[in-house]
Amino acid sequence: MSTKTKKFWLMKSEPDVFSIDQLETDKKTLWEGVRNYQARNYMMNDMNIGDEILFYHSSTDPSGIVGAATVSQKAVPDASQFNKKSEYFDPKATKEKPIWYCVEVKYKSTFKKALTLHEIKTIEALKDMLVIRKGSRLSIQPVTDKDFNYIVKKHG
DNA sequence: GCCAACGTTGGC
DNA sequence: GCCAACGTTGGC
Repeated sequence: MSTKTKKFWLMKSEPDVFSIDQLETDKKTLWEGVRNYQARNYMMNDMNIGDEILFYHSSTDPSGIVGAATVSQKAVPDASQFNKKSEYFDPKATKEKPIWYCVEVKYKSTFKKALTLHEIKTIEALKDMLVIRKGSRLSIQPVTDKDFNYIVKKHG
């Protein structure tokens, strides 16, 4: 017996590598290339089909939340870890014992106007968001339902 | 391009 | 198991 509680996430991507526009074109993508254990564990253990995602553009000007997506498939082994030609290749991983996992992400919407990091920092209701914490480098972060709904209502 | 804040690695 | 050295992220 399982009780399904929808969860909310923020996922970072550098638009030069993979943008919200690319996701809109592709409709779905496997979130390959995560090589951080905490982010992996969120995908592997906590993310379920139907969970809601804020899509964040990092290392760009301006950085910020640019759209929404959903989890469309639970975590599977990240194929890029086995691919010698990939920049994400991990020589320690084997098909019998994969190290890295990725969920499938499905496009939902692009915000008419991005919610920039700078703006988030000025909004009192969003003061506890992890993304505005100094030194917060985690590329997949949990978001509260309160913060998610606030953002989608205002910008989604 | 700089660099603070992290995460990971490896010697001991 | 500690921790210094190194590598990476990502805002600025």
